Amino acid sequence: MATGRNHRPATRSRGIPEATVARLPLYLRALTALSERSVPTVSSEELASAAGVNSAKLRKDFSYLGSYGTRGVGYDVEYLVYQISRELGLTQDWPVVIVGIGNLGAALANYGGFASRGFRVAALIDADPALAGRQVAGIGVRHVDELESIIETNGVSIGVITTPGGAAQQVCDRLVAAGVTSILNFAPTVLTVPDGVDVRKVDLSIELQILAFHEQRKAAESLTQDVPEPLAPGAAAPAPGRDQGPDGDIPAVMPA
Amino acid sequence: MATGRNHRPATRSRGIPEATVARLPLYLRALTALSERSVPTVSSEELASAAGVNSAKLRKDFSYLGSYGTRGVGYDVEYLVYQISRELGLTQDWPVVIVGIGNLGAALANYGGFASRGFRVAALIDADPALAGRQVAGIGVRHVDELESIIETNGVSIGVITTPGGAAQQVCDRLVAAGVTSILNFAPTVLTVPDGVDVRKVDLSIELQILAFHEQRKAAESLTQDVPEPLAPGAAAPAPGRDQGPDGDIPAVMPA
DNA sequence: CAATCTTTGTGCACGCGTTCACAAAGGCAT
DNA sequence: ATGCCTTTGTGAACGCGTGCACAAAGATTG
Repeated sequence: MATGRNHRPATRSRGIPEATVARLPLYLRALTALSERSVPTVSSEELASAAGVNSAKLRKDFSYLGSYGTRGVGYDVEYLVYQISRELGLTQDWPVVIVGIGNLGAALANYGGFASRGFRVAALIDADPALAGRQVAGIGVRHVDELESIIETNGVSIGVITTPGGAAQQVCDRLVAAGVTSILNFAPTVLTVPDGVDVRKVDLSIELQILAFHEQRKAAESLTQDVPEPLAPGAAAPAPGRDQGPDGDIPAVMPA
Repeated sequence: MATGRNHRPATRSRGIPEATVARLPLYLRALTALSERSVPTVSSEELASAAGVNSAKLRKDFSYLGSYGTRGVGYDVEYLVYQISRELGLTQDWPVVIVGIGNLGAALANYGGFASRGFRVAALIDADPALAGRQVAGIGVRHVDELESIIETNGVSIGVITTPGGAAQQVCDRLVAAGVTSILNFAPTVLTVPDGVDVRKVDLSIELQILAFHEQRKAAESLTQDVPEPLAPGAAAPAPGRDQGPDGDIPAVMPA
């Protein structure tokens, strides 16, 4: 600290760390819940607990936005809701398109959380002509041929891809060429995009595999901890002592 | 992820970094594609490119698994597929339950990527009695009353929550109490779980908000293109006339 | 066998993110 | 005012992840 610095309105323009940005929606959700209960102020401790993070982290996160708290009191809920909303760009309307109206695309179209924060589904797009014209979640499905004109007409800058993996890159290219600069990708594909385009991917399969890894680790751990004898007598152990251990360096299937 | 606490002080023997674990499924997918094209070996450069990562990072990731490459040649595709699969625990069967058969839950049940890697949907569970008995994706929906018995009977350790936010914590508690130790949460809620239980969350709304933040920043940037990056050290740059800009220091709604 | 070429595996440095711990700042009571 | 209490805001330390750059290791060729 050591003074020396006058009250600066946190000239951070570029300063907000990515990790902080990723947590702002979390804070916003907790704050919105407080707001609906008409809670006027909240301490960093309380809010952090509601958001499931460390209170020091929360305070540091907020410090990147500016000094919006009052020492000895806490943060004004309404004010903070507004500031975070503004910071995230939620005070404006964001038209989005969903490309690929299969099970997942349809589910997203029906998802209420979409519209709740300024995101408006401008169009549903699919390559199947049989779908064109049908209504999903009260929105008409348009054929992919119209993709470019839809994006231009509605000023869409955010696209959601829920196509099969094989079509994702092609759709992505068309979206980008038409002016989309942010893409949320649900297809199991690594998208290649030019500089200046943001891609976030949501991959159910990957999430499950990560869970499986930890699950396996936990299972192996409980075996080597609870049971002093690594080899469980009897029981269903097809290959006891093989690569069950954490150090399975035995190349079981080394190819030629 | 929202894992409680890092209860692994040293993690000596099998200390694969979390960031590496999160990338293994990505490598596995790229390798599987190569395998299907009968490509025998692949260099770190090629594979990294296919997975969308840096080649040095990929090599370091693989080094945590062991020395599975051959210098001057590359990595044996089939061998690596096996090693990563084993490391991720995909060589065994993982029964999962999906709780909350709304639009999203049904979409997940239909999602092919689920079954493709050892994940088997053991049951679909919903609180709505009208759904019980109906078939979704060829799987019968069971009532939530049966949750505990289903988990125990099938040895389920991974649960997927696709309920509305309000029910998520309650469902989570029941899953954990019944023996589930890994949870994939699609509900817009912060789940509280005891130590030893892993939670990963997938939140569409949060992803969109993060994109919106960057989108807004890009938009503001293109407007004030004359000012590059660094802020003036001594003299504050003349406040740009942006009224809506992201740097709005104007406290528009400062409460009393 | 030796020389050369290719590609892995990794030591090292750097930057980001997290956490601790505490002084500064505001409220409140006396 | 003054002193006490509460809570913010942040300096500093630490640990993790990333990427560079290069030596080691194996293949390949003559």
